Amino acid sequence: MGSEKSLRSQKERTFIEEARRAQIVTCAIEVISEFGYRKASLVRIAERAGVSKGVILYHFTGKGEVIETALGQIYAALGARFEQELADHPDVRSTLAAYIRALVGYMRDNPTHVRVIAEAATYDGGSAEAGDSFDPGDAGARWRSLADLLRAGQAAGEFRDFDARVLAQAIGGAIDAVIAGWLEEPDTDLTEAGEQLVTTFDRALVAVPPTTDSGSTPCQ
Amino acid sequence: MGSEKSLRSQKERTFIEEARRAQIVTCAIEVISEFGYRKASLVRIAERAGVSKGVILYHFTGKGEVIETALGQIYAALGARFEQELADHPDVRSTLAAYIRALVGYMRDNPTHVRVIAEAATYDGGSAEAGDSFDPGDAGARWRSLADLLRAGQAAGEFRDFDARVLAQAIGGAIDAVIAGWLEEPDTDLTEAGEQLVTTFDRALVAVPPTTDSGSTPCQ
DNA sequence: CATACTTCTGACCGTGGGGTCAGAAAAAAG
DNA sequence: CTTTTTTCTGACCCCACGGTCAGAAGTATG
Repeated sequence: MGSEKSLRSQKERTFIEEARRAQIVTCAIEVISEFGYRKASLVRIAERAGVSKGVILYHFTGKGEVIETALGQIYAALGARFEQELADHPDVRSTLAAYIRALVGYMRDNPTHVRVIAEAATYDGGSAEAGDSFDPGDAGARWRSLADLLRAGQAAGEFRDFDARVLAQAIGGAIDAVIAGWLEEPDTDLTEAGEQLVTTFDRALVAVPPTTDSGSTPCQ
Repeated sequence: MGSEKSLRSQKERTFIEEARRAQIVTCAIEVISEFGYRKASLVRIAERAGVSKGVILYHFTGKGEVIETALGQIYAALGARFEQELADHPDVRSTLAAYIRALVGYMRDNPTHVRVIAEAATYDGGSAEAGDSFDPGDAGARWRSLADLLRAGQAAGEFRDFDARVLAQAIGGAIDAVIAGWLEEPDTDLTEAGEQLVTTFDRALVAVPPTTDSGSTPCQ
């Protein structure tokens, strides 16, 4: 009976279907990156793909799925990069540096993804009755792994005493802001800015102040 | 001739007009704070004010002016607080601490303003032909005064060498993120989180690592 | 009470959004 | 060359939005 369609949509996809989905997602990312979520309508995405609006609704259940897929793809790529670049570091300190460099590097290499990620936090999606609705946007979890990393550093005695949750937010927000600033002035050297962040938070977190003398947490 | 209306709208305003404008702006801030810009429609704002939508368009030229006014009001209040709390500090170091405390304190005292400011950066307003259009949102200038402060600290020999523009973005972004995190979990202690930021950036920026020796006022 | 002005309402308009659908066009299968 | 299935289009629906407008309601001032 009708199981064919539902089966296919869950198991095997046509070449065309897969290609179109990929194309549409890519176009969606581009359009969002260029115009922001607010003006990223289905028609816009469709016309960038050189296709009718109905095509999107044919391959996706709705706008929500498009954005979900796009975000999922981006986060997957980002996660892969993290997994690759955060391995094999002798101490937490250098792992944190690698974390910052990985995030900054990813955005440098995928500038189209920046705005998508950034606005995803804010973007509501219009929950409840009508329209969109795709993602609660668990911004609380966004820096959770970073907080865990910081706690590991504290446990290892590499980092001083602080609220890991707060500092994860701070570091994450700092990186975001620097990247956002780079988007507005693309001529600036993002890599160099990343190094500034590395130095800054290294000095800020390391247990023994980066000098020769004794430790002792200063203020507070 | 028709100069009466235009004169009055520029010079003297009725008590009622002034009151309504204030009320509408307040309601707009509340609605934006509660639902975000996306869902902050004129009807929503109007019905919160217990009034018909037309009233807003009667007292304001359009939605744009409402939001402009709201943002102006918020920035004015924020600026006033800065002017008050950033005065009379012996060194740049403590001024920076005061800066962080002022920003955090303002948001703690005016939680409704947080989201309005935060989303204002992102929010497009839908420029060009149709609809809104109110504010280019000069995010580049947002941390300019902070950058100047940092540079002053460097000139005074209090701060180490770094890119003041980048670090202003970083500090600003860090504060923003911590505040945003507090909005999501209002039970956390924002003041304490602010102190964490003060300590963090003090350690990160001060030229001589903050040890016990020598003069140099520590925190605050 | 009448007049004139301010303030407000409710119906209305145009636009643009997401989503549906019948049927054209294109591919695959026979 | 048919038949069948996949893919696509264009017209259409409904709704929310911002904005306009004629006229009601209110409020002074004669």
